[in-house]
Amino acid sequence: MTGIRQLADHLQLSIGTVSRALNGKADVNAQTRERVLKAAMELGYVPNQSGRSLRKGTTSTVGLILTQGNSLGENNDNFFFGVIHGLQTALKKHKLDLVLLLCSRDEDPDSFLQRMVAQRIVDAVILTATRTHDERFDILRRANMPFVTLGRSESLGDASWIDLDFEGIARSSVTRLFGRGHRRIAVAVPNVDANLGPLFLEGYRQGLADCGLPFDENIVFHAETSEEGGYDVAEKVLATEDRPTAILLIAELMSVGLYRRLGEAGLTPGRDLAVIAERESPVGRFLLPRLTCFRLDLDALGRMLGEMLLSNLPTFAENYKDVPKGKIWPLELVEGESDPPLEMKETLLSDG
Amino acid sequence: MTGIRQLADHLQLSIGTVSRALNGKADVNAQTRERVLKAAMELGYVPNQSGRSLRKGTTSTVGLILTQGNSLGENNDNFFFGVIHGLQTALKKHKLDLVLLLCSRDEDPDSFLQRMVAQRIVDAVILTATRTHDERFDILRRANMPFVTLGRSESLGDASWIDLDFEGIARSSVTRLFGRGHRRIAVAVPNVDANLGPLFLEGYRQGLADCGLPFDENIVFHAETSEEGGYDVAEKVLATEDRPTAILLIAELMSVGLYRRLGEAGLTPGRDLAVIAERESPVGRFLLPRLTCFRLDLDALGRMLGEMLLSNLPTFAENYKDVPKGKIWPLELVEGESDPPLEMKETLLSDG
DNA sequence: CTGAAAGCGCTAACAC
DNA sequence: GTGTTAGCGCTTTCAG
Repeated sequence: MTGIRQLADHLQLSIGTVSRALNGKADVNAQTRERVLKAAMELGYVPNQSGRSLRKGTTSTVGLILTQGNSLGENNDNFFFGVIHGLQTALKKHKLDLVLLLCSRDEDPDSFLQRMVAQRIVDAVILTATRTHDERFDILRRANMPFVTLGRSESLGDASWIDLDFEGIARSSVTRLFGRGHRRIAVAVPNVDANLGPLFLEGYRQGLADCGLPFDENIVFHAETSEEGGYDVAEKVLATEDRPTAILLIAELMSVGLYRRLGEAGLTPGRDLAVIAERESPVGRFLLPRLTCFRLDLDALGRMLGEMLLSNLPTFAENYKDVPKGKIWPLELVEGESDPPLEMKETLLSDG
Repeated sequence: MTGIRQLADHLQLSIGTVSRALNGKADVNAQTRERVLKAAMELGYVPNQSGRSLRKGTTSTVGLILTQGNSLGENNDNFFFGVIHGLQTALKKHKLDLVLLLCSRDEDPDSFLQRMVAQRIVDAVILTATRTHDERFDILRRANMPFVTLGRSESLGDASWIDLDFEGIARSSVTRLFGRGHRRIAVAVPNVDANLGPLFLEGYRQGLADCGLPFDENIVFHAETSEEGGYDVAEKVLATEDRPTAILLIAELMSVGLYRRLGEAGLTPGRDLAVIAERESPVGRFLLPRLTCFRLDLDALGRMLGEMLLSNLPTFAENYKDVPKGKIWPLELVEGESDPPLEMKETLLSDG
């Protein structure tokens, strides 16, 4: 356990000088600094984080709050791994570390957050899985803890946020499907209070309006955003009186279950039911037919999220003046094989 | 910022008494304790972690080291989310917190770990994605940091570990497929230095030996443990001279790509190529045909991992004397639809 | 440019 | 049963 004391003794210097040398203060002899740095390296000295935090009043770590079993489904965690990389890139510039704080299923997200911020184990946090009404914003404000969120919420206040363009993709998906001949387009949204549900639905309605199509509650399906949820949705689609010819899925994982259920019914995804899903993922890319979906640059998103956070930290705000307060993150359509034009079908219909 | 000082002032008590009350020490008046606890609750007091750590020399947090882009593939992170829940259950009993430390792609895992342990931000760590030869064990031993690993390694020494029974599942899979009429069984293993590769292969060889089947290097495929890797494997299978009738996959994600490639070739997974994959997952459950795979209790595994760690911490070792030093975690076959008996095929062949 | 000393918030040893 | 005090490792005044 090499502490600064041992290092100082070994160098025959005072701990003050050693500390200043290590922290790159100007008022230290260049030669002395060199000696200190060399010895620190050799002895493998790294400052004790507790001592440092206590003295400085900051921990130099940022917490990403992940909520297990959240509205986004259990499995698309890999979404975060992309974002995290960008986050770390942004934070690294200021030697800030990132830790993930995982709120387990059987713990209340609000009290979990309360505990984490009270402990002052991090200087700032990034919130995910925002609910439409979310108490956590107040908790953080009360604790005076800087934060940004991935996801909008009605409780946002003046907090910084990034969110995917759920309205945009829903709206443009409807238009695209309309252009491909579809007149009856269903949608699948989460069955829980996640803020993205209403947004997606809103875009869907706008898309319908754009195309002069009627809104029909009977083809708005609420389900889990998982494979199983997709299976359930397909089940409902099959049972629908005037069966839709296309469907928008809020999560790509749903397509797996949907494909299976269609297959069980002897139907072919794409041909018998066109599918567009929210996010590009390896699974979607290797489904047959390949999923038409939306791509986004997770790394860039993470970087911007990091920069937003930095712009909220007094120490760094100066360098991040031009970072926006909120951002709707764009997604780009990736053409797959799951939403071919309806032409053939129409021909068949007009024949009958 | 309510500190113990403010709390003490507010209560007209010394900080010593307040501290003892809060920490459940015996020598404090029951009535006083009640007052303290009540006031702490009201003022939302939570001890500052830095102050506490500095004084006690321990942080009461455990770090789970996750390596991004590791040998397990990018996407099956949800594996960890199951394990983490169990881990937290075990650690919670002793009020230990868990933080996830994510080593990003562009950072060296060894130096990342070095930094994390030197900072003393955690009291102990859990290592994952163990390599066959892994420097990190020595780093931890040098730093005198207790640890357990999820995954075996040649560098283990006397460290505690849990690992899935890769030999076992490979071996029994071969036997099962043999029983179902298969005589030419391929295997797909990782193309990187992950310790599970050789283990899986070893079980595969044992299984072949059990059945009196020859080992043929031409049907041992090395690939990424991802959807894409599965696609590549299928490609190679199709190009194989004496085409295998069955295949073992080290990761269930591979099946997605494999299914697709077979589909592209007009072949049906299961019927034209039987598939058994390592781990049960939602994706596999909703593939068509449903994947035959192996199930394990992630939560229980996490709990045991936590208990193993506790048995390595001086403070808690006493309570965990009967926890084993190492454990090969059993998996249970989950019958799917992807490895039906070969009978029909055989009939067809004998007809031709 | 360097050393001495204060003090961040907390717990534990000791005194009463 | 409670108050007082030392000190965990570190950074940052303040002298010199």
